[in-house]
Amino acid sequence: MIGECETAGVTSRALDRSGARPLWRQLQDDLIHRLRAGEFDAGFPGELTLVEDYRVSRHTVRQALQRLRADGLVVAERGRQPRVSPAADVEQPLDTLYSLFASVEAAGLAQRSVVRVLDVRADGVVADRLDLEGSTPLVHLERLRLAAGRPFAIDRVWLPAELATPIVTADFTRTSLYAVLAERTGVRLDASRESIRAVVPTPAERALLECGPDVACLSVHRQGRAGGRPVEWRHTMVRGDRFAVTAEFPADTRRLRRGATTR
Amino acid sequence: MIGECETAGVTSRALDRSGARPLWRQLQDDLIHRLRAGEFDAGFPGELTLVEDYRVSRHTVRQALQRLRADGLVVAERGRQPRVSPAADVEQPLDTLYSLFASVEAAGLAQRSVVRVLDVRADGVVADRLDLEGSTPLVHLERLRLAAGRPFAIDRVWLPAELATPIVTADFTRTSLYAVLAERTGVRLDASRESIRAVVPTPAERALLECGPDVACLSVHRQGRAGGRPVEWRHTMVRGDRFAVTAEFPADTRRLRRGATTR
DNA sequence: ACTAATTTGTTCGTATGTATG
DNA sequence: ACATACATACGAACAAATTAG
Repeated sequence: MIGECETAGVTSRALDRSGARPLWRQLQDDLIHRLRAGEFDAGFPGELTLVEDYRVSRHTVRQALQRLRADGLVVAERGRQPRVSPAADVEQPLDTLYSLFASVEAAGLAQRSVVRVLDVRADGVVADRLDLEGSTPLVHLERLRLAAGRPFAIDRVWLPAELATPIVTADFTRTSLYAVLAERTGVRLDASRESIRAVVPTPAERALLECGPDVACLSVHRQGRAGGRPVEWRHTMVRGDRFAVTAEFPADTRRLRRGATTR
Repeated sequence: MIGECETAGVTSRALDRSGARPLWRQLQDDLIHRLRAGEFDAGFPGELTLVEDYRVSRHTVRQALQRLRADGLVVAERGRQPRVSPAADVEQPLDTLYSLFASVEAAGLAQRSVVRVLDVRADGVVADRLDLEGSTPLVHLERLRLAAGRPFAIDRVWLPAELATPIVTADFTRTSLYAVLAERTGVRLDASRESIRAVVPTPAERALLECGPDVACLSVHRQGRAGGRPVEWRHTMVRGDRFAVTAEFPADTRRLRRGATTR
C-alpha cells in the first residue's frame, strides 16, 4: 500500500515501485483518499509540491491530476492554487422532460444536486454530437445528483454557448436547467433521443457515487433538440442498484406482427 | 485548417503551428473527422504512424488519442493495433414491443441460440408474476444467444404450459420464440411491461457470456401479455458492451447515431 | 513452441508559453 | 517585475503484451 515516511522534517510518501500498479494510478487513488478525508480543504497542493512529496516526475503527477480534474474533483487554473471543488448541497427540482427519472419522482424521493462544474469550454467530441465545429464554445454543467440524500447519478450537460451563455450566471442550486434555459433564452426543448447502456463505472465515478465494485451503472447519452436544432448533449451515469428504467407498451398490432414474424 | 501534402510519395498532414490551437486538439478533431468519414474502418493507425504522418511527437499523439479512448471512440491495448470501437452491435428503440431476435437480425448480425433448458416445470415466484397459482406448470426455455458467433445474452422465458406446451418440441437454435408461439398456438403478444436495470454479472453469467470484469449487463425483466392475459415472463441478461436501448421523444423511428462511453 | 519484432503503456527528463497573484 | 502553477510540446527509455515468423 502507500506509506508515509518522515525524514529530516520532510514528510514524503512512498509508492509501490514494483510496477504492479502504475504510479499515476496509485497517486490518483491516494489523492482521492486524502481528498475525501478533508485533508485538502484548506488548499490543494500544486504539481511541484506533489513531485517533491511523492518523489515522482511532474509528468506522472500531471497524469494523475488530469483524471481528478476531468472528474471534477479538483478545479485548477493557470497560476492559481488548485482547489477542491466545493460541494454545495442544494435542492434541485427534477427535469420534467427527463423520462428516465419519472420513476424516481413517482417514488417521492427527495432530489438534490451538487453543482460541480459550470463554465464555458470547447470539446471536439461533444461538439460533434451537436453537429457543431470542434472548437465551438459550449456551456458545460456538471451535477452530482442525490436522491434521499445519497448519490445516484452524475449528470453532465453541454449546450452551445452562442445560445446558452445567459445561463452561466444562473444559480442552479434551486432551479432546473430547462427552467433557466426557457426563462433566460426562450429556448424550450421539444424533442430528444437517448441511448441507454450498461457499464462498469470507473474508480473515480465509483468514488463520486459512493458505490462498491458490485454496482453497475446505466450510462445514458441524450441529445435534446429545440425546433429541430440540437441544443443539448447530455451524459448521465446512474447507479444501477437503486434505479431502473421501466417501459410499458400498449397494444400495437403492426409493430407486434413485425417483431413476431421475423424470418 | 488542416491540409494534406504529398512529398516523395508520402502523404503527410500539416497542422497549424501558430499556437492558436493546441496541436493535440487539432489532431483529435482531424482524427474524429476521418473516423466519421469511415477512413479507419479497415484499422486505426498506430501511434508511431501518426507521429510520422502529422510530424508531431508521440506525446502529442497520445494526448489526442487519450481523449478518443476516453470517449470510447477507439479501443487500444498493449501490443495490439488500436481499433475503432463499435458503439453497440445492436440498438433497440424502447417504444416498440421488440424481440431480441428481430433487433439482432435488423443489425445485420448472424443469429444463433444454444438451448440450455427446454422443459415444463413449476415455479412459484414466476407464476406469481404471471398472475397464476404457484403450482401451475410452466414451459421454461433458457437460451444462450449468440450474435455474430459471440455470446450476446442469456435469455430465460416462462410461459403457462396450458397455453405453450406445443412449443416444447420446437428447435430454437435459429428461430424466434414469438414466431414459434404464433405458428403453433396462434398466440401473439400485444402488450408488455418491462423493467431495465444495470447489473454486474455473476461469475457464472460472466463465464457463459465470455466477458471480462469490465463488462456490465442490462438485466431486463419483462411481462408479455396477449389479449390482456399475461402469457410470458422473461428475464434477459444482455452484455452491456454489445447492446443499447434507445428512446425517442416524441415517438419517432429515427435512431441515435452513436453512443460513446465515457471513461 | 519459441523467438524476434512490433506496438502500446508507463515513466523519466527538459523546455517554453501563459495566466495569476 | 517576479514567483507560482498550469498548458503544451519535444525527446528518450524501458516494460508488457501481442503478433509475425
